[in-house]
Amino acid sequence: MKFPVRSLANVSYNGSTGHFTLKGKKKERTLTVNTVKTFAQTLKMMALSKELIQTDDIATKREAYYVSKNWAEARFKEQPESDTVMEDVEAFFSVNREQLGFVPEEKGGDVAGRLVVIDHDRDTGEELRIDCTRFGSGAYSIPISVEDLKFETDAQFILCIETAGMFQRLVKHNYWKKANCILISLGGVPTRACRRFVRRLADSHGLPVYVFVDGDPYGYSNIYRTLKVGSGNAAHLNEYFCVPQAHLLGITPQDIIDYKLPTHPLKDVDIKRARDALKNDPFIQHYRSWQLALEQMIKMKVRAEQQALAKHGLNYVMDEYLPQKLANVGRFLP
DNA sequence: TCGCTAGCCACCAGTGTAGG
DNA sequence: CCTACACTGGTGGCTAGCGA
Repeated sequence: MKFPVRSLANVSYNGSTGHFTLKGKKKERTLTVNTVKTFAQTLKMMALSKELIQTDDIATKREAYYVSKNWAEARFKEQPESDTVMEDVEAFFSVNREQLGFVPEEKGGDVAGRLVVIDHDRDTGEELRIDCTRFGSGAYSIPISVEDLKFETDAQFILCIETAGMFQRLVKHNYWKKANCILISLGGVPTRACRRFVRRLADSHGLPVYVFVDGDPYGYSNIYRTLKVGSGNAAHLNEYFCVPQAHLLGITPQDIIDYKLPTHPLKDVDIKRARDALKNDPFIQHYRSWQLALEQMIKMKVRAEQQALAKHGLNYVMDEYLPQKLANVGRFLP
């Protein structure tokens, strides 16, 4: 069995399509004394997938792991083991995990704002219109599979927010009403469903996507990068799970200076992450402005969280920061 | 000897629970 | 009531040891 190698080293960034693509390196899983267990697990995982599809059922990653407990010697010890095998199967067939009948447990991705999501009732097929302006202080939760959803909106743009805290703040004060936008909470690294949701929504109405993350290397090179161009690890399906039209609103290293934000010193791991991104990340290497931003951050030796804007008052972010930034969309980092 | 892989580790964001 | 931990999702890197 041959699988595409899924790592940053085996992807290239294509400026015109806007996402990572595989370079074609393969790894091989053969049947030998040492690999017999993994080999068997891979086959069993495929069999489980087949069964799920035939019975139109699904299993969470955790459930699939427990199913393996019946596989005698081929059982998995820890869930991460079954996860990696599952991803191998996924890459092998060049389909996404959900199509194989494997789903993540509900997690991440809240939506609020001027948007109507059109879903269907599973039993009756009846059309369900979900109005994201009518959740009060709550929000609509992005489902596991977003492929069949349709959208109606007159919003001007989509604003993706890294932390739930900042999202809550903007929702509570109805920021989406003031700015006529759709707010989406990423909750750390965005899940695949979340990325796909943003992508389909943006494509269907030609909306620009702005991303608001913490001002640290992790926020840039993991969270933002993963949303925009996909990841090395899921390189076989980045074409669908990415948002090429995304741009970084903040917090940029320059913002820390311009807005006199309180900062924390960069930890060693932050510096390491930044240097690593400069050295190995094809996306960063493609954009000079990103390299400059990361180098500037390393030089400044500080990082700033989204919450740092609270220094100027709790509502400063809504009244000053976001309007000022949105007035200069052209200056956003790519 | 070299290169690859499996298995382990690190990191982050968020949530829920157990215990002091 | 707060802290610590375990678990979910995600990302990467390191390295011993095996096969070619």
